[in-house]
Amino acid sequence: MTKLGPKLDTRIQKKNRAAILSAGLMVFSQFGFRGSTLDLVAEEAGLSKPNLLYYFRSKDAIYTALLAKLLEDWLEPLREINADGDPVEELLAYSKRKLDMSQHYPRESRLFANEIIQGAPRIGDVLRGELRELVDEIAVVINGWAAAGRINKVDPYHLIFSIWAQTQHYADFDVQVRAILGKTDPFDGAEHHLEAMLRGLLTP
Amino acid sequence: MTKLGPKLDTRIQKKNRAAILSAGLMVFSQFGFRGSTLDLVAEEAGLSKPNLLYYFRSKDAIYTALLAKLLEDWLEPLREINADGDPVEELLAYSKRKLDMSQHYPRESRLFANEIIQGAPRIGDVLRGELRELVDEIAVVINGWAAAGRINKVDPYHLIFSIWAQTQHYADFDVQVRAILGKTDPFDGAEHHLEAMLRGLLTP
DNA sequence: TAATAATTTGACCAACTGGTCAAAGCCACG
DNA sequence: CGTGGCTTTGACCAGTTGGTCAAATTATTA
Repeated sequence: MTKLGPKLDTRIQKKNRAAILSAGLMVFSQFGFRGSTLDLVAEEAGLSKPNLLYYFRSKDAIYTALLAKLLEDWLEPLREINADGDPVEELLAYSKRKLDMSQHYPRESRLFANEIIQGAPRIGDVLRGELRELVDEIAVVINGWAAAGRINKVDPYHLIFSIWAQTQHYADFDVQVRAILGKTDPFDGAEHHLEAMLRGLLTP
Repeated sequence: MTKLGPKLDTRIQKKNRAAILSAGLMVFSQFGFRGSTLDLVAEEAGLSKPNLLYYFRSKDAIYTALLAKLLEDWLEPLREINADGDPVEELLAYSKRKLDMSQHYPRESRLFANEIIQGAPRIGDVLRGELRELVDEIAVVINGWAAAGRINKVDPYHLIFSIWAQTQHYADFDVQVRAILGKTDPFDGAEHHLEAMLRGLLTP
């Protein structure tokens, strides 16, 4: 039998692991991996630094755990697009899902943005593999819709990019958006605008 | 007479200051302020660290100099929108300018993105001041166009956000875009897609 | 070319970095 | 309640960080 280390499912383990991941999300999403320090994460989590490292092997392990969890949530909405549904409604629903994620999980969005801006050193493979395959599949679906005359002809890749860009903008550039809008809630108008834009582009 | 320090306009000064700013742009745009080190900047610039600090007081001074220069270039395209021009063409031309900046100055775009994502600690005032005023002015112009029936009714703020989001996406998320497109040049299709989207939204 | 000013550097510093470790504290269960 | 394992911590470490400084080197110019 190999040494398994401490039990992994105790009450305290669960609580502290969750606290560390939450704190890590806060810190890493603001400063990126290199700009973050274990001391910051520890303080945010309310634990001592050695105690952090009792639950996670290293700074890298915390970051990697966060990224792994994030990538699942990130790819899922794409998979929910239904080739047999109404094209415009499917794409609108997808945009809505992404916009909701920006509204309710802005730190996750910024964590992802930081990782990409810095060259995606840890998730480049996923981007070039799983993500690319998924997008290729959706592109086929969208092209099919266009060929059937159900939506206008559009470049499916740039269509997807534009949805990503517009929805994530509200999370990643939150500070700028709020600086300009003042007290107005960004998400009030965002959904309506995005819908108008997509309908204008797609409706034959 | 106050001591003025060394002459500021010599050949060597010009060359080395330019090299430092160029290196700083490279490093800061990839890692953000906190994630960057003077050693990295120095190596990139081909100078020793103490020599860097002969030309700039501090790490902060390099970063601030870059941001100041950037903000000018950033606000200028907005000012070029002509209220007396053709509405759709003016907005398309603005989008084109922004897209060109993403194509030719991606590091500037990422430097800006990093600063915003991290909460805009140094340019928050500019965002809430100069930028907001500028956008407010453009919003009046766009509302005027809509009231005159020359374009569809749109929320001018979200329209501007969507242009920013889509154009900057190609610089900030460059790695992801290229991961998905493979060898295809992103900017080939981007302009056409953006134009189609804006025409669909704006054309009455 | 001599001397004055501009530039560059090696040695150094205190604070901070990610990470280790043995010892102490705490908790659940017999 | 006590004991064995889970949890926490203070002290510590080597490498890195932004930054300083006097001395050495190189350019400029009288």
